[in-house]
Amino acid sequence: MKKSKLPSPRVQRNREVATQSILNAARAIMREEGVAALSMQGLARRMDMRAPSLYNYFSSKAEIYDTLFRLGFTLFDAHIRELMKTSAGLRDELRINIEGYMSFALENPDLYQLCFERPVPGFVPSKESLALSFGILDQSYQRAAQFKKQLNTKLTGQQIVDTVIAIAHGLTAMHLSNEPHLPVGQGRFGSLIPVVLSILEQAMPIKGESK
Amino acid sequence: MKKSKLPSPRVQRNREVATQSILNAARAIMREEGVAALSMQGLARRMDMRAPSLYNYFSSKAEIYDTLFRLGFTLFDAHIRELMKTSAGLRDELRINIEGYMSFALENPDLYQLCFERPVPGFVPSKESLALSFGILDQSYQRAAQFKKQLNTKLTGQQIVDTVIAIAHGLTAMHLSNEPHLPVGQGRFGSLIPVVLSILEQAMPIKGESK
DNA sequence: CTATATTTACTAATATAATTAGAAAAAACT
DNA sequence: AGTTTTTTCTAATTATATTAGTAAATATAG
Repeated sequence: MKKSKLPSPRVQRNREVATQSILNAARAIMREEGVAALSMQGLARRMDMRAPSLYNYFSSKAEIYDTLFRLGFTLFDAHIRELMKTSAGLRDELRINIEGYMSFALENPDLYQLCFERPVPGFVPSKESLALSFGILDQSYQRAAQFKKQLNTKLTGQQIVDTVIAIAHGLTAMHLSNEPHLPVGQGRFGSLIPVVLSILEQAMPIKGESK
Repeated sequence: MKKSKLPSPRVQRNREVATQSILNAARAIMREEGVAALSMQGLARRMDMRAPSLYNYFSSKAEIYDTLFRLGFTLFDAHIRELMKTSAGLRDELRINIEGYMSFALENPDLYQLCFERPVPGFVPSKESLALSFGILDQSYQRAAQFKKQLNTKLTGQQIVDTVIAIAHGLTAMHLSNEPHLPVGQGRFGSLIPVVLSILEQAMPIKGESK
């Protein structure tokens, strides 16, 4: 048996700094050359290291992706929560969900693709990472239950959320693959957000508002 | 200079047969192990060949993907056209476009991903292949011009088509990543097709029909 | 049906990638 | 300053796409 002491604070801090630095470099590569273009060699090159040294911080390339997957969902959650603070009612909340989905994708294209598309061949998120992502998405369903009570519709809460997710995802995917340089609200698909919002509001009017 | 005669019909036919056989094997691999899991070695193994022999038929792996990209759009076009034959009016046409998009994805998951998602790292379709795909998609816009005249809406023809495309894509993407085993019309997202159709019809009623 | 030309498939080799093992260097601690 | 721990390195393994050049197979001409 080896003696296994826990690492000193100083060592821990150094590790933490190095680890973050590697993740940032990985994200930069993913943004510049595509999510799947990340290579241990290229990453090491950018860090002024040799590839095997990276294995001191991550046990594999998949673990780097997995860590960024978790970061993506954490940041997505924070992004939506932040925007929600400005909400003035149900109507706003719907808009924020769709715009927030797209703006997150535009601001973090690397994490967006990793979390919401399947850009990396062999990569499957770990059990724990998937649990985290489901937990975050589940919150939307929680909210939808209340949501629904104030709307005039036959749809269930889950149907409403799923429809909104599908629309937000569809608009975002098309926007990203056609006009990724344009901000939310602009371009062929970006400008459709108000359109789909008005369509949704017409189909599910808020109780007690004028038709 | 080498003498360059054109190949005899017999040679041409043999080449054609072998080429098709390679493409079918490639599609089988893509379906079984993922679009990006295609490797020249694996493909050769399935063909009982060595990898370099494949280069007699395709100049690179990218050319195999590119050929299948064109095949995908050609089959997609045929798929929609076939379904359209059964159309009984505008309302049906809308349904067929969305259901057809999803059923094509379910019946040809390999080609769907290759054509409508970005599952292969370095792969970018060639100029000609992109031209083909745009040509096919443009037909939708052509049709939408007439489409629009019969609808009671302020939206432009392009806005209508883009909205429908985004919704079809969103529902399909979510369906494929959640319940790819269920047929069109079933599952959390598959069953939302009637829902979005009724929402769209409510927002863009057909002129002269009862509200 | 056989000799020749052509086409196809092969082996060998190059280059790049992820990953592991084990030694050397650097840093931290006493 | 000497010892231990941590980090980084070089070297090696396996798998990949692709190229060059040769052998095998096939098609055609007489």
